[in-house]
Amino acid sequence: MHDWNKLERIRLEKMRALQENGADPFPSSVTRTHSTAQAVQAFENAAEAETVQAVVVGRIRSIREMGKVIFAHLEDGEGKLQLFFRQNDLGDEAMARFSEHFDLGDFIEASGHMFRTRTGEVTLHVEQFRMIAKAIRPLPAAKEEEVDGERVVHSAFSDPEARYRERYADLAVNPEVRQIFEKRAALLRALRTFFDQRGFLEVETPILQPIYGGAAARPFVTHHNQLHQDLYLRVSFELYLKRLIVGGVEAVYEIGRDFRNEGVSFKHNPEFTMLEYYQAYADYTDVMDTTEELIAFVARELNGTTTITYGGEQIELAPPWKRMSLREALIESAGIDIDVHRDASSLHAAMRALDIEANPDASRGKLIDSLIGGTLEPTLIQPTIIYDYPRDISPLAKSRADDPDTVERFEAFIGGMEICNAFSEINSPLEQEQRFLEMGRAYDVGDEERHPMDEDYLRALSYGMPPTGGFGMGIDRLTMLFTDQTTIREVILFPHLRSRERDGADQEES
RNA sequence: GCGCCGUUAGCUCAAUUGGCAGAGCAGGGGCCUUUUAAGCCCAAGGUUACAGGUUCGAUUCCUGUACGGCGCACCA
Repeated sequence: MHDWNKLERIRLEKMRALQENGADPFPSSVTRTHSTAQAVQAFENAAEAETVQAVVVGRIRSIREMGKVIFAHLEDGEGKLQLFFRQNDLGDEAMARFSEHFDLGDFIEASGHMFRTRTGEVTLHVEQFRMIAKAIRPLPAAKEEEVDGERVVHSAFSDPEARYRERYADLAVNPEVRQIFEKRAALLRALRTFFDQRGFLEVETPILQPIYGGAAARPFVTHHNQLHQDLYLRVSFELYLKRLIVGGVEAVYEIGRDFRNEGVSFKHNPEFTMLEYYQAYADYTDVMDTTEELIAFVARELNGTTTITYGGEQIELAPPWKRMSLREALIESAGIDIDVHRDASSLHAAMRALDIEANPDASRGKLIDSLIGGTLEPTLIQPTIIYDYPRDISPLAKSRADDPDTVERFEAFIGGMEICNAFSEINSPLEQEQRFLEMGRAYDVGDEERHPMDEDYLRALSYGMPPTGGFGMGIDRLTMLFTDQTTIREVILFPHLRSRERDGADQEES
């Protein structure tokens, strides 16, 4: 494995000493009559004279040796329980066995009876105990105390890199980390409940795709050996879900992983979880309504209220949300009327005149996009729907009948973050082919970010697709919102980090 | 990809203008029969991320590499 350090060698010695005494430090079967919480509950419920016996299992999180008695805390998935060892009751041999061979972090099985200490803590008076899993490596040291009912942690395991690389240790010593992922699970459950109750069909579509599409993003490429075929990890599910709409599935959703071969940041991970839904006979205004209901529903399921706090700001998620056209919003936030600037050079000049950074090579749509990100997005703390986007950055969204350069698309923002992207879907195969061609021209040949022409998708549309509204939402960012986290790494169990280079050839696997 | 900052004991952190690298916790040896960040005494613990350079002398100054954090760019 690796060279054990001094602390680990001492623990290995303790493990061997147990083995020499005939004990298995890693038995496969254990007894458990009560969780920690159940043991406390059973004692509280019992009559005064009644003895409550319990066998509990868990990890030793603290040890206080006081000569002929020892206090320790055992932690399981539900909480902590204090253990009390008394030499008079256990005998010299058992007492020595504990103090000499058991360390912080070890898993222990302890049986005894419940009682209340002088200071009032419900405690297990240990009669028998044994090792059920020895921890060779010490957990990151952290101590905690209660001050006015608040948990105060000292010397917490807090280095972000170490926490993400060793999430197991992070979870073992930082209980609030597990709460984030419990909330994430509850959020996913709430999303499914919402759509299931409305008759949506949950589906799974291919992750390995022969042609990627549905988003302007660089894909990961892989290869199928037997078929001699390059495949792409999906950047979106969009085109597959709309094929299902063609097939008569009128309401459909998928929750799954997307992969984008792009930068890593506090709000970007190369693989991230996405929710997309499509609904026949809905347009983007219907999707706006559903979006408001969805987020409010999730908030109530998670917290019992539609008010949340994010980054110190109180946010009210109950409908109706503020709705503004993108044009109005940019006039307000940037002081630029995009209708006045109908081409890239005019818009670029307007931005420069206001001292807003602008890439001279960018298209009009990309400039508008950067205006959104730079001037608008950070101001949208309360939920806001921004609608009617420029056509050239929306290759799958249907144009407005009254303005072909503007599409029926909206994005919702909460807490200064883009939460979702939605539109009335293009359902004319001719229009869609035209858009693919426009996108193809906008990028150099071979540019992986361009939308490749998906002939099979056009074939599907040519069978006829009803008017359809579609919606995509990043689940990681939604989790950030509901757990008040400012980095995506805190809501992904194993966020992507660069691999540690192993220095020196002597470390090679043997 | 670019910029700024960081990396010191198992964990959390110190170290004055360059002068023997320290503390708390954890760990080891003692004392202590109701403690809870238990307490008290003793001893130990380090290739200061890595590789070079400047210097009598480098944790400290310089260069490079690795990894991370933050910001920018890209994007969801």
